[in-house]
Amino acid sequence: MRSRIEDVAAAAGVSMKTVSRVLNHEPNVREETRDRVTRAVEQLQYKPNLSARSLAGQRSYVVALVYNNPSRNYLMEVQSGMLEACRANHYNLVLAPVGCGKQRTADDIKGLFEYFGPDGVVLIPPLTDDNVVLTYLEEHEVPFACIAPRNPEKRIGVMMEETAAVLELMAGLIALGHRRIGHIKGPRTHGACQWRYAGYREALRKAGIAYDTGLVTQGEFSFDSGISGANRLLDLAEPPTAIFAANDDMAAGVIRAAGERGLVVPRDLSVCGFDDTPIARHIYPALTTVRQPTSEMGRLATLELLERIRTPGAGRMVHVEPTLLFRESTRPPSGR
Amino acid sequence: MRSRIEDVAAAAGVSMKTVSRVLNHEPNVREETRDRVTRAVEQLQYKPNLSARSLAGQRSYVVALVYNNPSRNYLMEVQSGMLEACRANHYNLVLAPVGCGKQRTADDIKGLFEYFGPDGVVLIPPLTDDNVVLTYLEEHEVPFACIAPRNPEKRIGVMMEETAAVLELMAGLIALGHRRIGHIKGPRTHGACQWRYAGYREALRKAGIAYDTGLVTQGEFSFDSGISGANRLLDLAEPPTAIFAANDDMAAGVIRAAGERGLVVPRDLSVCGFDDTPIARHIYPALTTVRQPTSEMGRLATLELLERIRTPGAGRMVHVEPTLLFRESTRPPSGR
DNA sequence: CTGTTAGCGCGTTCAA
DNA sequence: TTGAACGCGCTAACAG
Repeated sequence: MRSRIEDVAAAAGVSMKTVSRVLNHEPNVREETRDRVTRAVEQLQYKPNLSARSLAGQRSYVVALVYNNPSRNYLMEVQSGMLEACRANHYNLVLAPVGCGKQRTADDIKGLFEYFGPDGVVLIPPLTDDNVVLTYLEEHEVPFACIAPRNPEKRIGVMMEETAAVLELMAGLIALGHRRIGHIKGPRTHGACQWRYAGYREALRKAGIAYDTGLVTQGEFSFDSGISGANRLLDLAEPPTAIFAANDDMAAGVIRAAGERGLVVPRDLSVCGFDDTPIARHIYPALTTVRQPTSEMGRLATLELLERIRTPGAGRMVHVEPTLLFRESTRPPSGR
Repeated sequence: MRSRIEDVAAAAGVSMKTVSRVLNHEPNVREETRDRVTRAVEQLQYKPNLSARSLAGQRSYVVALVYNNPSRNYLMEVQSGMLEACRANHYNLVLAPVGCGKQRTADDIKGLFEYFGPDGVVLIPPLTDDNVVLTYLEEHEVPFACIAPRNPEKRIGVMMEETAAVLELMAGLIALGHRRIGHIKGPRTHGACQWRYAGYREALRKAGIAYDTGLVTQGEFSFDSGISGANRLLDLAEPPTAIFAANDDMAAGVIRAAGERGLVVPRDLSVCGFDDTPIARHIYPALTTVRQPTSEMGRLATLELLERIRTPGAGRMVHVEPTLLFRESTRPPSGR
């Protein structure tokens, strides 16, 4: 039979409450008493019962990862980072996919709280900027942390300087001699894409290259939208010599589209992506891209969330660094 | 404030116990009483408290997905299927990564039960065939379901006729005219790879092609191991005209290795993979491969597990169908 | 600094 | 077919 807190109390010669205090790192316990309890806990291999703890303590010890429709890779990475942080803090992770559309979103988020009653949630793009979700959380005063939100100054969580990263990426392209650089944007609902687009424009401005609306087209993060975006750009009278896609999947689509037109990357066209997902390395030519420490971001966001859960108002927006990876898909323009 | 079972009882004019019976679909409740309770539940928007329920009922309403080191894609798919089944049955899903090595595995699995006390677990390859885990589960009489185990007849869960699928895939290759077909095996610990290898050999036998040990090499499911495996095969005095890799990542590696040697796929070399992960479609040329309904397999395995949790001895091994996808990476041999 | 008492919300036993 | 009383294992409020 499993040992209970009562057994530990008996073994240590103290009351249940004192054991509870030690386990929860509460103050007001003499050092020596604390030691005695700790030893008893180890001797009896005592593990607290989660359900009893939640029931009595009015907390679930659950944090939820709320998501909508991110790339599976991104989700997996964030999740594994969160899992790490949760385990380290004796929290449980619940996955909370929410449906699309305002009503479905509202229903699902409501269901999440009715059923699991998480102590807090982590939001990832594109849901980080979803008003239905944000409103619910704020009204119900639920602690939450965001990854890559559109308005970082109002939130806690994690962000990366995406604009700066793109600026550097674009500077690399420009240094290679490219002046007609196309851009395939990510979904409009995805806050971070604004930062990537901003970096694109800013880089052109800095280099004194005029912004050409025709060189920018809307994508939706999928491989197929990369193909169609590339086709639109390459159909131009004066096509770009380089294309920066807002994520790797679309960049892979660009490479495919180029190939189907008989263009060889990078000889005839340079291509950049964003995220450094596995495909970036597996595709030929390997993609020049920007690595986000996605898993680490999940971990850090969770840590900030737990801070806020423990003490209201605590927690902040932490920053992580991008890594630029110049690989095979970029080269000076051929000057065809 | 949230309504409790007591409120529902009052509203319906019955005792708590009767409400409990209705909620848990227990027998011995008059139809009319049941209706009254159901209506009260809806009116009060009553949701049972998970912690209280677990505490009193001595069950966690948790199933764990126990895994070791599968490809992230595979894991994600299984997970999403399991999540679906869990939600539909008011169960909670806990992710339980376990470390490598006998000791770590044992510790982690022990920790999982001490902490979460799941009512059952689902095992995925390569952990489905891990003796440390299996022994623990059997000794502690924990219900578990397996995905693609080596000994399906002894387990409940889900499997696919992998051998048959490979047989068909190979038959396709042979029909194209290939007679020297290489194979890059998956990790030895991965039970399913035995089935794939068996299919490879059986197909050759059926076609009257002599088995050549030199044409089979060991891989480990990674892109890089696909590259090195391909290099070993292509270095042969009489290299293969087609290579069947035991998964898509390795097949992608084969395409890369071929490219680096100046071979064009499929003109100079045909390539097949297994799994139909996203890369199969995104790579050029698109991979001929076998699709596993991975997410569905996760869902079905969970359903069987829940059966067994409810009634000991229940649950069975269900079968799902593979889908063959002949795409761009296969073609008749050129006869260089 | 420590202990006592009273629930948290539900399932279960046993009697009616 | 139904209900009353007890207890799951823990934390919170208060008393010492």
